[in-house]
Amino acid sequence: MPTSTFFNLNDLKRAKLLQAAEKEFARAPLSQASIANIVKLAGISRGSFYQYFDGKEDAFYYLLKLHTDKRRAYFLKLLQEKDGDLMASMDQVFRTMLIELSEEEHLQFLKNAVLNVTHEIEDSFTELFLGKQSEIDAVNQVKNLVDLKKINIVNKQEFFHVMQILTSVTFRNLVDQLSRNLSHEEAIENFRIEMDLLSKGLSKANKQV
Amino acid sequence: MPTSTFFNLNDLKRAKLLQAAEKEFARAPLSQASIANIVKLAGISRGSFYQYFDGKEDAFYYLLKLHTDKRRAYFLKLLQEKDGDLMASMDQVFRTMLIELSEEEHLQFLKNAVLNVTHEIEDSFTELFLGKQSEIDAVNQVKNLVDLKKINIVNKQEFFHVMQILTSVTFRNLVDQLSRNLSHEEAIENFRIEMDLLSKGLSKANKQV
DNA sequence: ATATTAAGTGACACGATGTCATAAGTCAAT
DNA sequence: ATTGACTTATGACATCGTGTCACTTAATAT
Repeated sequence: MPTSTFFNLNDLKRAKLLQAAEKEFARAPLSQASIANIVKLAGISRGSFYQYFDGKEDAFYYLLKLHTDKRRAYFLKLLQEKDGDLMASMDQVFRTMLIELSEEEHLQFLKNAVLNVTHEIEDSFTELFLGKQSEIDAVNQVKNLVDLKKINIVNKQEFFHVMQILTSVTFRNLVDQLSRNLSHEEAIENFRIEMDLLSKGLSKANKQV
Repeated sequence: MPTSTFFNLNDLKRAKLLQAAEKEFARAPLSQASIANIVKLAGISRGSFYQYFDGKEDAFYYLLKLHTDKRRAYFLKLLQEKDGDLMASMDQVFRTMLIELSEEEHLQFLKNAVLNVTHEIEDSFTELFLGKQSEIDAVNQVKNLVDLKKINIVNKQEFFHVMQILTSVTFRNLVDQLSRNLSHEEAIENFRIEMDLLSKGLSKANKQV
C-alpha cells in the first residue's frame, strides 16, 4: 500500500501521479514499466516516488485495486437489479468487461494486468466478485444478494466455492479473449458454453438424482 | 525456443546448463532471476548464453515445457489406467502435483512458475491436459482416452470446454494451496468440493431434467 | 594448408533500481 | 518574527542487470 505521505498529498498532485503511473503501466507490462517514466510524466523527482510507494509493484497493485473496487460495486448493483440471479450477473459483468477492455483506451492498463497474471492479480479479480476473504462480511454481502434458490448448494462453504469456480472460469475467458484476440461474438459464445456446462454439471451421473 | 546451437551442444553441457537455469529459477521468480547467476552456475560465458537463448524468458519457458511434457504423459497414462474416468484422473493428477510440489525440492522451480502466472504459463498447464491447441490431434488423443459416457456433453466442442473448465479450476486450486500454504488435507478437501460442484452442476434448474 | 562456418568470450554501453545526504517547506509555540 | 521539530522533496550515486559486438577459438570442408 502507498504510504501515508501519499494520502496526505493534495488531490491534484495525487491524481496526476496516479494518472502518470496508469499511463506507464498501460504502455508496458509491469516488468517493463519504469519508475523513471512515471516520475517524468508526473513531474516529480525519483526520490519522491519512493516516499509514496515501496516500488513500482506497490503503485501497480494500488491502481489495480482502484479499478476492481469500481467493478465490484457494479457487480453488486447488477445482482440487485437482476433479483439475485448470479449466472445472469456474471454474464453481464463478462460482457461489460469485454466491451470496456476493447473500447476504453485507458484500460490498456487492465489488459496488461490481465495478460500478466500473477496470483496476486488473480486474487484481485476474485475479490471483485467475492470481496476480501479476510473480511467475513464481504462474502456474506454477496451471498445475501444472491438468490440461493437457484444455486445448487447446501451451505455457505459451497457458496464460496461456487464463486471461486465462476471467477476462475470467467477470468480465464477474459484472458483467452485478450491473448487470442477473439471477436466479441466468439468470446461470448465460448463463455456461454462454459457457463451452460457449469450450470447443468459436467457429469452425466447427476441426471439420476 | 532455444536456438539450434543449443541443441547441437553435447548432452553433458546442455544438461549442465539446464540444471543451472533450473536452479536459478528455483531460487527466484522469473523477474528476479538473473542470467549472471545462470552462467556462473553453468560455467559458461554471458555471450554463450545469448547464443542458446533469446533471454531468460526463453530458457524459462523451455524448462517449463520440459516439465509439463512429463506430466502430460503421466496424465494420459492415468486416463488409460482408470478406464477413461476423467474426473478421477484429474483428481489423481492434482494429488500427485500437490505431493511433488511439496516434496521434491527441485520443484521449487514449478512453485515459482505457478505463483507467477502469466497467461503463457497458464497456457502451459492447459496444454498439460489438453495438448497443444494448434495440434488438432492432441485434443483428440485425450478425447479418445476419455470415457465420454460419463461426461455431460453433446459434441467435441463441448468436450474442449469441459477440459478448459477443469484445467482452470484445478490450476487455481494448486495456486491456492501454494499461495495460502494450505495443508494437503485442506487443499484436497477444497478441490473435492469444487469437483463435486462441477460434476453435479451449479444451478438447481438442471434437477428438473 | 587454407578457407569457411560455427561456437565461445567478456568488456562495454545502456538503463533501471533503491538509497541517502541534504534542501525545502510547514506549522505550532514562544 | 524566530525558533525548532517535523514532514516532504530532491537528484546524484552506487549497484546491478541486460543485450551486443568485435574478436578469438574450434571445427569442418575444400
